[in-house]
Amino acid sequence: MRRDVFQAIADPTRREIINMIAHHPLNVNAVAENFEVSRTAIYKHIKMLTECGLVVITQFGRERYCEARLDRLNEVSDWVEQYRKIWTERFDSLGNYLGEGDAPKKRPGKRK
Amino acid sequence: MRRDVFQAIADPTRREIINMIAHHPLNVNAVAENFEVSRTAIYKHIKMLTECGLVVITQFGRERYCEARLDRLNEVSDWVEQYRKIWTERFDSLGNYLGEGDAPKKRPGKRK
DNA sequence: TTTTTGTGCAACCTTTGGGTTGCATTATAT
DNA sequence: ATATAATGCAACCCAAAGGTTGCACAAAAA
Repeated sequence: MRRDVFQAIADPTRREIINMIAHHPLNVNAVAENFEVSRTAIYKHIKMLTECGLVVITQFGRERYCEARLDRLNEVSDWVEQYRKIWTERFDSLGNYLGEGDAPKKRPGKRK
Repeated sequence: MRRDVFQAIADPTRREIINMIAHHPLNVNAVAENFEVSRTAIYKHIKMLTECGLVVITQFGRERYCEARLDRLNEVSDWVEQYRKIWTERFDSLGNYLGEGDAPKKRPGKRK
């Protein structure tokens, strides 16, 4: 299955996991302890995060430490930033855009 | 149902819709024509985008124009940017972090 | 008026997502 | 050696996601 960073951060639990290990790695159980749901549920989230490169797991003894690869968020950052200029410099509103040519016969419309 | 911007941009089709109307509004059918899937499928995506404020629909006659509210992406931008400092200034790798205290008895581990 | 266009939406289907319990395996502790 | 801790993972479950067809209805065109 193709895992995607955008999809990975779509889930609030996964965003919280990322936040939790953003500053320092934690082993799987330590992460799971901070949630209400089962360890397995958290394990699956972590696994998905590793599948899209947002988390890297390193084993020490019987423990697995989860480290956040925050630089992978660049993909999201880049996508959003490409629109920043548009949304900050936008002078042409919809009315503005459609205003020229066919003057919109603005009609109430029955639907609420 | 509570719609969330992160979830909204998780789907590649919805990201493409946003991109398509980022510069100028398009009516629903015009958007749908650019995809393989049915108009209804696109309609549902657009509806979801409106539910989380990323798109605003204005009716002119029988047409509905979809306008992107890119500023709503701020929520995503803010979330990602809070980590930028960490990922750019990160000097402490996992080994670095765990290195002090218990020197990890790095062990091969049978699993591949 | 009649026809066509643009759209909303119900009903339905299949896949995926997020969660659970239970068990196997390896490492550490007794 | 035996018990316990940390973890991977299969097998299920149910709700949500994403898609389809079909129909209704208002607006614009003929």
